[in-house]
Order: sequence, then C-alpha cells, then structure tokens
Amino acid sequence: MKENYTIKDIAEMAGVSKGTVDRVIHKRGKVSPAALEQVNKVLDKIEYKPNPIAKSLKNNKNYNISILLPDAEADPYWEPCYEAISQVENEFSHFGIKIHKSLFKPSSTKSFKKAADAVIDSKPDAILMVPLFYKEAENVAKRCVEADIKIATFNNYIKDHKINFEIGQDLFQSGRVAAKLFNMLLGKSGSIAILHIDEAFQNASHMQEKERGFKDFFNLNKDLDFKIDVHNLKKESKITFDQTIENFLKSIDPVNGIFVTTSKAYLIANHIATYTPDSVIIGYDLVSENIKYLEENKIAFLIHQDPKKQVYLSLTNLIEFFLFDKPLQESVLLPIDIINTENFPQYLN
Amino acid sequence: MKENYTIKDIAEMAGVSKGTVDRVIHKRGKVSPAALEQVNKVLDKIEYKPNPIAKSLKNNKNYNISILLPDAEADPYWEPCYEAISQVENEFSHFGIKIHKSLFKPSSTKSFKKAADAVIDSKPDAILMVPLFYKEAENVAKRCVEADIKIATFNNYIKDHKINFEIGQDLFQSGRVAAKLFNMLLGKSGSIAILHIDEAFQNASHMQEKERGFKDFFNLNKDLDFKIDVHNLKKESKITFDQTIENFLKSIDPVNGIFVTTSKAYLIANHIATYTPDSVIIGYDLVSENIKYLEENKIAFLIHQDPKKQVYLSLTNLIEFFLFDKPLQESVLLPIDIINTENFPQYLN
DNA sequence: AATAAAAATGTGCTCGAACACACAAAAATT
DNA sequence: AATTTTTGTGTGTTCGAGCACATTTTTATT
Repeated sequence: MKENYTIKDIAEMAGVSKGTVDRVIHKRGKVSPAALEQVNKVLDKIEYKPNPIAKSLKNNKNYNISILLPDAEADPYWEPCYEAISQVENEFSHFGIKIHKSLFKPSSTKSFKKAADAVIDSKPDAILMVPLFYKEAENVAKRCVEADIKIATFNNYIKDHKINFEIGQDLFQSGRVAAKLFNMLLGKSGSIAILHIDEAFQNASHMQEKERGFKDFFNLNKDLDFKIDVHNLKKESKITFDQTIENFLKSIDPVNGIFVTTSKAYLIANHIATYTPDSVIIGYDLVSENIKYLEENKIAFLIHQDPKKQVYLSLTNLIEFFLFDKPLQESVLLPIDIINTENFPQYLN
Repeated sequence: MKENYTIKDIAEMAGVSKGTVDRVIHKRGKVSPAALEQVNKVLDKIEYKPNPIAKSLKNNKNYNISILLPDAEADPYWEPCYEAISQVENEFSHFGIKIHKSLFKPSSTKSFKKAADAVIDSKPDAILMVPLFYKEAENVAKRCVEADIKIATFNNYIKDHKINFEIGQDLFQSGRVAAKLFNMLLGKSGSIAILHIDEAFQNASHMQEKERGFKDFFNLNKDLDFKIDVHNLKKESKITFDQTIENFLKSIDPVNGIFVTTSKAYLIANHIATYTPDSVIIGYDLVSENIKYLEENKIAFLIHQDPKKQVYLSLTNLIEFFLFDKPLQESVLLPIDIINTENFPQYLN
C-alpha cells in the first residue's frame, strides 16, 4: 500500500496527462472541474509526496550560506565551529552548497554590524549567525526577512519569531546542572562564588541565565544551606587578565565552590592552589586550557555546550531544507553535557 | 576554481563526447590512447565528483534495511530504538527506503538465530543488528558478506572486519567514568560493590568491560584506597527478581558505593533505604524506573548509552551510503553521557 | 584493393518533477 | 455562422549520470 507514486502514475490512474496532475498539485489553475475531481479522487486515495531527489535535480540550484561568527583568535571557544564548517563543506560541496565564513570581534558591536552589512549585501540564501548582540541581531533578522534570506542562529537565542532555525542550550537549566553537581560534591551546606569572567560585558545575558538557574536550584531545595556570592570580573586596564584574577582571589575569603559561567575557568584554576586550595571548580567549555586543568583535577567538571555540533546541525538542517524540502525545526535544545576527566575525549570529535 | 563540473563540461574541454568521458571515468575500456590522455588531462586539472543527486535519480532503486534487535517487551532499554526507526522511516520513506524491524528475545540465542535466518532469507540491502551473541553474530556477518548484504552493528562491538558500520560506546572507558564519579563523591577511600544484574548471562562481556575499566581507574590512582567487590546477580527460580535483590542486600555489609553495570539500578534503588541507606548508586541507561529513582536522589548518576542515537546514526549512515555514495565510517564511538537530575530531559528526545 | 572484423566514438534514452509551449476544445464576441 | 478570445489539455524539454545501441573509424584478413 505504501508505495511511492509518481506524477505519471497519478495521471494514468486519473485518466489525464501528467501536465494536468502537475497543475492540480501546484494549484496553478487551468483545470476543468471534471479533471480536478478525477485527480483529487486519486490524491485522496494515495499519499503522494514528490520524489525529493528528482525535485532537487530539476531545481539544480547552487546555495550560498554565510556564517557570521566570532573570530576564534579572540576566543578559542569558537574554534570547533570552524571544524564543523569544513566538515559540512566537504560533505556538501558537490551538492552545490557554498559556505562563506565571516568573522567579527566578539567584543565589538561595530565589528558585528560591519560584517553583517557585508554579508547581507552579498545576498546569500541563508545566514547563520551568533546573535551576541541582541539589538543588532534583531536588526539583521529583520533585514533578512526583507531580503528573503533564511536566517538561523546558534549559541544564543534571541526571542524573535523571524528566526527560521535556532539551536543552543537551555542556559538556565545548565546553571541548575552545575548547582546539582556542587550539591553532590559539597553536601548540604557551604559557600559558593559565582564568577562571571569575560573581557567585555556587552553580552552578559547568557551568564545571568546561568546564574539564575544556579540560584533557582538552591532556592527550591529548602534543606540546602549555601551562601552564594556573585562576582563580575573583567580585564582591568594596565594589568593582565591573569593578574586581575589573582588580585580577586587574594581579596576574597576561601570558598567551597567556584562556579565560572564562562569558558574562563582555567584562569581561576591556575591560581587555586595558592589562594583557595580546597575549592571545587565547575566551569564551561572544552577549550584546551580548561581540559588541562580538568586533567590535573583542579577543575571538577566542565559543562559542554558543543558549539561544533550546533554549527553542524544548523548547516545540515538548512541544507536539507534547501535540497530536499525537509522542514526546518524551528528551535532545537542541545543536551547539557557533563564532562569529567574520563569522558571528554569522545566529545572532541 | 572550485566549480562543480558535469560530464558534459569535461567532454567539451577534452574535445570528445560524454560517452567517452563516461567510459574513462568508469574504466570501461573502448577508449583510444589519444582520447584517454585528453580526458585524463582535464580530469587532473579539475576535481570531478559526479553530482550525487543526479546519480541517485538515475539509480532510482528502493532499498530495504532490516533491523535485528531485542524485543523491548523483554527489556525497555530497547524502546528508544523503535522511536529512532519510526523517525528514520518518516524522513526517508520518500527516498525509497524501507525499514523492516525483526525482534528477538535478548535471553535466547535460538530466538536470535531464527530471526536472523528469516532476515537474511529476505535478502535486504543491509542488516543492522545488535550482536548480543558473539558467535552467532559473527556467523550472520559472514553470511551477509556472502549474500552481498551490507552489515552494521550497534550497542555492542564484535571485532570482525566484515562489519561495514559499527557504532557503540567505549565500555571500558565508561567504567572509568563511573569510577571517577565515585572518586569525586566518596573521596579517597571507601568500599564499592560492582553489581552485574541481569536475567541471563549469555552475553556478559559488556559488564566485564565496564568492570575492567572501573577497576583500572582505581588501580592506576595509587593514592586512592577502595575496596571493590564484584557480585553477579541473576533471577533465582521460584522467587521474583526483586526478592533476589532484597536477599542479596540483606546478605552484604553496607558499602559506600554501588556500581550497577546494567540498566537494572532501579532494582537496587528500590531497597537502598532499608538495607544500605548511605550508599551512592551509579547505574546505566535512562529507562523510566531509573529516572524515577534518579529524581528521588536514590540514584546519584546514570550513564547514558543513547541507543536511540545509535540506531538513528546507523540508519542514516547506511541510507546516505546507498543514496549518495557517502562513505561508511567504519567504527563510531559515541560520547559517554553523564546524567543527573537536571540534565536528563534533553537526552530523551 | 575489397571486405570483414574489431575498436572507438557519439547519440539518445531513462530516472521524476517542473514548467514552457503548442495545440485543442469550449465560450464569447462580432 | 464565422471569428476571436478564453480555458483546458497534452507534449516535450531540462536537470546530470549512466548505459544501450548505432554509427564511424581503424585494423586485420582475404
């Protein structure tokens, strides 16, 4: 019963030509009521879905996808995204897919705007971007809709109905994951410092989400008694980032746990032995310095946001939409991976 | 430079007809040395890869893939595999892909053999199987090669070069992951019971691998001092499985940790409060009973083997191989996911 | 040199969808 | 009733690869 019918099959069954069937399917009119009924009768009986491969061949278009993402020179967190891009390029270049990478400085709104302008001007079929800057990203989305460019985001969410595909992690929940881990490691009480460490703070919303989730966990578990302090750390002028961190650690009382909401946990781990040796550190992201300290047991856990997978899935979703009409899943939430010394290698591929 | 050339393009560039180019590419002979040189000169200059979509359309074959897997009635661990199958069926039925599910009893070699015989007789294009029974699975692989059927495995590995695609987890390493988690939760010393709980033990190799990894971790960390005991538990006749467990717990001294190498951790968690209330339990797999006890904090962590993803990736790999000549990655290792109360929902999709 | 055999080369069709275009039938206009 | 206009219908081509078959060219044989 579940065969794959062709237009020709339907034409024969309805006693008309394939041209007529085609007009009915695409609602192009110029069909007599009698013929329409004949064809619809057949279409009701069977389940027709055009052969996606034939459709794609006929279409025979090249698709350009532009990716707007931060320069990994500024932050190695983005490095795995580049790998995903190369991988997708290799897999799909012979399907007529061209991918163009456009970098901006994660600390500069201006740099984002400039890159975005150029990318939109080049009129690609789709743009995949990291919407670090809310307002500016919204503006890009708006202009994409106007220019009939599909727009997708990864890493961050901007709650904007214009986005055709978005992928990322539930940051609030990832804060809760970290909280639970501390709870298991430290028991029913203790002191924890939440550290927001970043060069710049234009885009602080993701840290705040993690903080909210983290606190939420401890607030809802009434039998837990934790003292939680929040600190914002950014690079001070004149001294190095590392020295900024050192000064901070000198200034606080030792704590049982340190939750670093960014990928900069290694900056803390570097000095932990000296200033607060018994603190348990939980941080984010499998950047090489973090892994180094994880292996030295100076970082207890890392939470993995899998930027590579985010890019890979974004691109393949867009490509399969273009080539084979696969519907775009609007919003995808990736698992919140808990990483220790023993399972990190498998996440690096 | 990086354009997608067609056979027609090459024919023009070489000053021959597309038929000749085709013969050169497919090494079908009947080409004069002069023409061969002309065409090869062009082929060296450009990078030709036939349009996979056109190739697929021309080919226009239906592919049958059979899956040989345990009945989820016997063990709910396999349930997510069924979801993956439905999902792939929906996504690819219009590409001419047909999937046939064939179930066997995980406790019965005979049942596996019988199902395998029927499946091989039906001569599908590929068979995806769970090679629970080493010898029998090897035999299936051999017969598949003879019958020109692609053969893939998931969940377990049988070290057999005949397998075209295999996917699973590094079980030794997953034992180490569990060990590290106990280390973090229990500190530098303590007592841990390794429990192999299963109805039957024909296929005990995966438990032993986990045990080996687990012990390996503690052996290599000389500053740790843990007493580790191993217990095999299977259903005794006359009494229920649950009572078997209860009797066992009654019989042992309380331990600090319990490592369950199968998906049966819930059977232990059920009685933990009564017999060894301070034991930390780590088990495998997101079956619903396990999740229930995870949420009640009776199970500390679960390790996720993602059977659904295994099936999904196996099938899509085979399909893309058939449809678009994508090379089969021979051996895939999936990440070892650490699950707690806060991150399990994202893994269930 | 004429003919047969072999080798090389080009043409044309197929896969299924999509659409342009030619043609036929019905309806509207003189 | 003869014509133009509108509406409906079928045919043919395209996308690129792959292969069957026809045709041409070269080589071998009488």
